[in-house]
Amino acid sequence: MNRLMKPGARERETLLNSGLLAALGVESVAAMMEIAVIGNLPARQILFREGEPADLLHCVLSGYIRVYKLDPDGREADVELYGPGDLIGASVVLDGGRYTATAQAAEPALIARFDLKRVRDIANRRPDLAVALTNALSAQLAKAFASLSNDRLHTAPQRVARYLLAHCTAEGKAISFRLPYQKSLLAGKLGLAPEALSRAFSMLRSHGVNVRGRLVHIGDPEALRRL
Amino acid sequence: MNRLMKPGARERETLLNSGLLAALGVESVAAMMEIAVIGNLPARQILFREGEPADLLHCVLSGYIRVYKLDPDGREADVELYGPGDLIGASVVLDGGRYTATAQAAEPALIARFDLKRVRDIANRRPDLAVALTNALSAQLAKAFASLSNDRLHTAPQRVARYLLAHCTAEGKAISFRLPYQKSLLAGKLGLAPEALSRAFSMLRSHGVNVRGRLVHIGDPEALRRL
DNA sequence: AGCCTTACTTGATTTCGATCAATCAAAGCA
DNA sequence: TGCTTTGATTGATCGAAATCAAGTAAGGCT
Repeated sequence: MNRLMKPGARERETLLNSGLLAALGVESVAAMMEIAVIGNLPARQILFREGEPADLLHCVLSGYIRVYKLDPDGREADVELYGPGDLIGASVVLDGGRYTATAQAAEPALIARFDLKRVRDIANRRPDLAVALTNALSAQLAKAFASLSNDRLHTAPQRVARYLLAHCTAEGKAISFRLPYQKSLLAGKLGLAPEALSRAFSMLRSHGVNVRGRLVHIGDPEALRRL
Repeated sequence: MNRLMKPGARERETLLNSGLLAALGVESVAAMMEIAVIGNLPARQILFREGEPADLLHCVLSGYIRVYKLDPDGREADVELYGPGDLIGASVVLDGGRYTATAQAAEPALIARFDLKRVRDIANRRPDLAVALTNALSAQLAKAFASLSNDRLHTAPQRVARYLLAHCTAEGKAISFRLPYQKSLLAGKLGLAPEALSRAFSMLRSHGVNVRGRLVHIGDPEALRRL
């Protein structure tokens, strides 16, 4: 449906805790709240496309947003996956340029949008916003570097193991947890075909990992850490 | 030898044209020049290591700096390669955290270093610096996304072809140009083993590409564009 | 509940690129 | 200049994952 609206109490709350706004002073928060527009997106809705002039900055309030690039013959490569509280780094274009990737709601999602020209005006007056953007982007650059090196250095089961270890409170004990999104999304995030993820999970069974649906049980985290 | 010094006339000139300082107002430029320290690095010198507390921001004045990540058993994966005028995005850590990758001079290089705490202080007072950092990082994030999708969607010869096309003024005519660094570096940048790069070049011979040393001749750019 | 769509798994095949090994070329250096 | 070191090529083998092709499970909807 994608209706547009001013942020209500619930959305303001989520935004305040988001990576971007959490570190801002009250006045900058107010300025950003002023220009925020909330959008309710159905699954598969496109937020912006690679090559379009960039006009809006986006933050995720709920759901997951997939960012990908296309090749000439239409194949897609996921480059980042954003969840609740995340600033969509690919939408930070303050210099009047274009989006360099496409963003799509991977499931029904709530997002906040900010007019980029106005964001730039605020950033030019209020350094705390510009610094917050810098910090968010430098963290995302680090994540992108980690993905790149992960792809190049590790096999599919190793990448899956690392993902599982990173997404459960790293204790020495056995633990269960729930995947936050469907496996095909996870596969894309890890740079794998869904089949490869499936095979990685079944290979990890012999290392104490059991999966049923989105539920994952890790019998021996240490075993995973050793590969 | 790595001697430290204040920037002289030549270094100031290069810095002024660098991506980071070019867009700043005169006062911010002055503030940054004030804290700049020039370093002359021999090949293979490490600028900073993954995991160390981040204390300095780096810009390249001449030469190339390779940024990579290590895996447990010491294998390296290049995640970015910076040349003259580039801000080393991996060194932008304003929040007091640690470096997330290692930077090494790929050849003798001249760099400018800036104390990160002071950079943060300046950025907190002068929005133009913070915005310039944001712009630099968002461009680098776009590059990282491009590398990721390139790795995932294209074969070695395709990646090499795209590199060649991007690094020569995209005309329809035949053209010659010189690789800016050695092939093993290019291989790393493209996520390839040196052998794979070599094989890609010899495969591209049948598509009008001739290589001798660092000299590359492209007979038919259109043929490359078609894969 | 049942149906229908979408997600996931499993198997067989093939392709790509890493790796190992051996030359070959080139570039500093005495 | 020749010598030594480093970088580049070529060949042969191997392994990992993409792709193609069924088939199975799960989830949404009326």
